[in-house]
Amino acid sequence: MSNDTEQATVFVVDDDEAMRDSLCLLLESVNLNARVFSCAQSFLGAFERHQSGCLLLDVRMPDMSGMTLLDALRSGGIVLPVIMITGHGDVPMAVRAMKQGAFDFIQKPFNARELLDRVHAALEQDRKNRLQRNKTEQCRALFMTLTDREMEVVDLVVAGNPSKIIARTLGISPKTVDIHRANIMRKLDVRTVAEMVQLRLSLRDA
Amino acid sequence: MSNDTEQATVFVVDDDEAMRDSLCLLLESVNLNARVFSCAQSFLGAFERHQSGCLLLDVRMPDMSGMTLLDALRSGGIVLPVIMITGHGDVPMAVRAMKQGAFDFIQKPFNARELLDRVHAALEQDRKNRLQRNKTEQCRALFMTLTDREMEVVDLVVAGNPSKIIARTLGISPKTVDIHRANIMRKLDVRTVAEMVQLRLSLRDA
DNA sequence: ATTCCAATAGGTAAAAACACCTAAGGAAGG
DNA sequence: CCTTCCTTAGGTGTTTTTACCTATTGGAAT
Repeated sequence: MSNDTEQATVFVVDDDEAMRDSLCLLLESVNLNARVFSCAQSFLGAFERHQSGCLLLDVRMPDMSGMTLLDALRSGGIVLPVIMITGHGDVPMAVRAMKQGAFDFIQKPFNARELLDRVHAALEQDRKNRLQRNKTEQCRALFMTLTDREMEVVDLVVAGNPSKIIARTLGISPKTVDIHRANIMRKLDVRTVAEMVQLRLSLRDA
Repeated sequence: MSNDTEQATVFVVDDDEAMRDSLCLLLESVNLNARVFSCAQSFLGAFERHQSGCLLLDVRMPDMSGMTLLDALRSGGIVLPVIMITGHGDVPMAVRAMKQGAFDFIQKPFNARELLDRVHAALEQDRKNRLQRNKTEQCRALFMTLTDREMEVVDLVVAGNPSKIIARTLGISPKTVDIHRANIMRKLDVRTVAEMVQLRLSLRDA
């Protein structure tokens, strides 16, 4: 369960110690909570998916590059906003990063104020993402309490079938369908079909 | 009303005549329908929002740049996939274009096969967008047939209110609410509340 | 002025959904 | 073996929705 009160963290992954230190100082100068890593692997080892914040990621690093780490995060379903930082302007790399869902792609040397602007924007994006995902998770938890049969009935109800048709479809008595429906309404804590449909649809495209 | 059977068009906007001709030949060599423009203004004057296809857009042009045209298209709610083409690698420009929703950002000189790959991908994206928007438009047309009062009732039903509560909310008789509901069901061509909710929600986030 | 339609409302009746009750068969686990 | 849970099903009754019918008011268009 993620915690909204915990402080957001700006993760910094860069193999250059001087850059790490300077970024850390810059971030802490505006009271941002920063954690630095010297390589992609150590970040992957320390980061847990529920942690809120954003990531400042150097593109060019030995062993695992920033692009590879970005790919790894997205493959792992981690949607943390990532600001890529690079010293060597490379358009294809920037385009690839943006297509992979990077929040921004910034060249060194960068303006401190502009970087902080982007960091704040990324943190705000993360906050919004997190709110949405919390709602989705609570919703998913509700549906987890349903049995397989009840899920079948939910989907048939949401599709707009009356109980009589649902009974025929499942080969059971209309009475039993009503029992299932009552149990579903209680478990999902809804009082009308309209609410049930909304709850189900909020999960479909999430 | 957009027409799915009409041929998709690859629009080319570039101030360099040699580039226009070469792109046009390349596109027509794979049986793509191409239309070329020498500046952003002439494209804007000729393009109509229902036309399907994609846009190959040169970044650097006199008067109105490709970036400005991209901004103008997005401001106008035109979601045609745009492939930006530039001769001078510029990371901030690429990032800005991608943030503005460009489909891709390609540097000259480009590989002909790769460009065609991207064009085909853009056309496929446009086809998907268009299918989705057609559905949305049909849906919107249905709701346009509803009166203001009926829209109020729809939203209260979708929110999960029973007729009795809706009547109290609107200060009218439960009987009248039922009349409205019946008219709504007929106009929207749905037979259950679940279908009404789905139809309404498909418009909410579109 | 007349016509058309939206909004209002009542009557009647059938269908559907929802709320309670009981209860049996089967599978899983302690 | 016993308990627990899922699934099944019937009974009874209330509430809600839906489908027909008629009918008045008021505004907008012709």
